Amino acid sequence: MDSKELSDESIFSNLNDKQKEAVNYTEGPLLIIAGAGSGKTKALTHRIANLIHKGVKPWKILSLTFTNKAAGEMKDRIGKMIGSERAEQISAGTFHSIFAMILRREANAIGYTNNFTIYDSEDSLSLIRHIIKDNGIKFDEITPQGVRSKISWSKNQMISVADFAKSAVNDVTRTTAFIYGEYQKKLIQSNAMDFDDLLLNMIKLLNIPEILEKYQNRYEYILVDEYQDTNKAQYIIINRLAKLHHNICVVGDDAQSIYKWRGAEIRNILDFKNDYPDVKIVRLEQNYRSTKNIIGGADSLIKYNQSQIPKTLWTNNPEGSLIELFTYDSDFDESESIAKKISKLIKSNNYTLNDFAILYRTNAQSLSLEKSFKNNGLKYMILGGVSFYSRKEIKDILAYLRVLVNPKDTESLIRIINFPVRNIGNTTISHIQNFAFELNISLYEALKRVDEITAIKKNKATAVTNFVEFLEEYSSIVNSSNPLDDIVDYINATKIRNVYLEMTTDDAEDRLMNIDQLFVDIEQYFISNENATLEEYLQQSALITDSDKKDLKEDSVKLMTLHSAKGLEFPNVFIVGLEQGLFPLGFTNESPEELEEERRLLYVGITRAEKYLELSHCLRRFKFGDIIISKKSRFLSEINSKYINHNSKEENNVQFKKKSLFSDDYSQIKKKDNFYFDDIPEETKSTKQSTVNNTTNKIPIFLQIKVGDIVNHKLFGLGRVEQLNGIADNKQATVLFKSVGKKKLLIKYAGLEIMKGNF
DNA sequence: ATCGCGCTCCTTTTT
DNA sequence: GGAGCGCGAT
Repeated sequence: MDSKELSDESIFSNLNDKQKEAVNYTEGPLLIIAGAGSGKTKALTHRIANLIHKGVKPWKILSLTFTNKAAGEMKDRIGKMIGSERAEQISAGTFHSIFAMILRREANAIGYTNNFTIYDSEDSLSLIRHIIKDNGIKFDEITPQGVRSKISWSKNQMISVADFAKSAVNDVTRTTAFIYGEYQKKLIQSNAMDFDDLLLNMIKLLNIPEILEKYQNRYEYILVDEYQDTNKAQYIIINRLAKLHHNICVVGDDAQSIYKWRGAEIRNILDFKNDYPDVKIVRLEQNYRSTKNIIGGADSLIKYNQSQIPKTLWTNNPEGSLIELFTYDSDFDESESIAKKISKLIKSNNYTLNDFAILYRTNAQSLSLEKSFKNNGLKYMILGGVSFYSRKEIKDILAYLRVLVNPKDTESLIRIINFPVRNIGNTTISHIQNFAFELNISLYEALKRVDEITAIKKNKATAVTNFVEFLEEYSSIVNSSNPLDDIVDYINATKIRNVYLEMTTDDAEDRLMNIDQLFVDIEQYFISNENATLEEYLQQSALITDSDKKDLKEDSVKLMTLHSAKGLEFPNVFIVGLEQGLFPLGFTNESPEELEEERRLLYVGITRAEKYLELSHCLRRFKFGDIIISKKSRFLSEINSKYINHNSKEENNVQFKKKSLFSDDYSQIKKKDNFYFDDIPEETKSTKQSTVNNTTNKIPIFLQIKVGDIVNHKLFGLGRVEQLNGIADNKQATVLFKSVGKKKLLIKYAGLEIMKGNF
């Protein structure tokens, strides 16, 4: 249909020499060191197009990315080059989704059945909670979250339960090892895999020679994006798959490695040339995204990191405006001021809402921003954060669906067995669990045989039987290739919606809306994926977050963590909360390594900005319902000051003094010693002097001025702006002055003042 | 078995 | 400030 003609022209034009080199080098190992904004995705997509052009069959290509967002963009752009039909045939996706698909196909080989359930981190957490509770484990040092992250970390390092147990030195670690073991056992019994298992089981699968051979043959060309973020398990899989054909192309930037905490090994990219001595290395160092000032600022910051590949990121772009630095009184002022600034800019310039992004270190910081955006009537979109799929009402419904597909999924079964209430209480459940344990059968099997359990009275047994019969009634959905209508019936029959209809609490309405949204989601899935099964729907919903489905092009200000911002770019970027303890996060045990990772994270953030970058920090901030006094981030002093314009604190205090959260009575504030820093930030003193060369307004004038504005010039007097050219610092205004006629002025130097009204 | 109150922990960051 | 949990009251 839309099978596009490919030519050398369409593949190689508009590429710089380095990019061409990468695109042209199709055989053998290739390492692309790609700096931020250096056209990495472009090089990758053109390289794939070139492979196709050379006659490589699309299904012989495996392209692995880290996030769904990146995978989506890749597919999109490849589709535009080679036509969507051929693009569809490429195995392009995240590690997790591609491996889940393969595992689904080969499940039997490793003792799973292909209807296995994927547990997300919350499912894992609740499983761990159950294990801790069921075994009466009581250690202050053992928290479900702590155990989960230890297990996940171990899995990523490929430390087995046995290895973990061997290195256990005290009661706490021995108990943790025990939980790890139980957790693994329960997962297998439940025919379920957690996120990490999707990688580990993939390795298990590739241990089987015939299967290894099959996939080595299948994937003649392998591409891996964000290689610096791969962990040990991913590294092993990639290398095994590439072993036959050696056509492996990895792309990465050590300066943008921000997932060490999750097991990522920067070493993988640093050692690539040891793994493949015949490697070709291409460096993409020209940045096409940002102004010289932004690149300069980012570069001066990252220089503080000891361990890094030496490289020079450079740009031909204009110098641009300086990075603006603001000091605010409180996070409230910060949010309010940014919201006001953006709405002003949109009214007075040609900017649209989606030219702006606000980046923060922790999801919790979105709260005050959200409030301010609502106050100011600005449309915004939060990426990441509490996911739609992790809301209780949604998880409950998904649990009902999961149980149909995989009755062994005990966590889901327990979740719904008495919700909505059907008179099956904890006592009854534990009787059934004991029974299941003794006979070594699944909980679901035990439910079916509830009449055999003497400890359970007749009326309770009937309730259980009714529940099982209810599930069985809808079990045909599983094998249906057109299940939409039945799924809707089934969900309605669970009566979950009715529970919230009858509720009078505030959040009931939200929950109803979410449920309706889920209906829409399910409907859309089955309409756009003909012949899809429920199983497939569940698989994608486990691996895709709701923000992946959001349309980034929608006109709204984007709010997200710095981690989620990776791979994206925006004309105007605000990075907020640059305070010690928040960014860099954690104010006590800063290991140099962790600090370097935080620094790389800020580097990633800074390099998202195309034209205008604003950094800010607050003197006081709400945290856990308390006010904490904050020092400005050390990173702010690390960025070379020649790239920064520091705006004074006084000017930033939004005129909400009366409304301000902190204006009232300080004595009321509960003091938590460890939250207070003794020394008052030097900020207040030093900033007063540094503002002399700044205009009285906190928004740079070149951002405020728009065509039609009446302006005042010191010499020429009043005039009207007729035309604007250039960007940021280089923006020029053509002004028709009353006295001297038309003049072209560089706004930066013109000292124009925007007037209200006509002349 | 359910409800509601108060207590605790939470906060990294994501597939 | 909010979610989740345990415990005691009904």
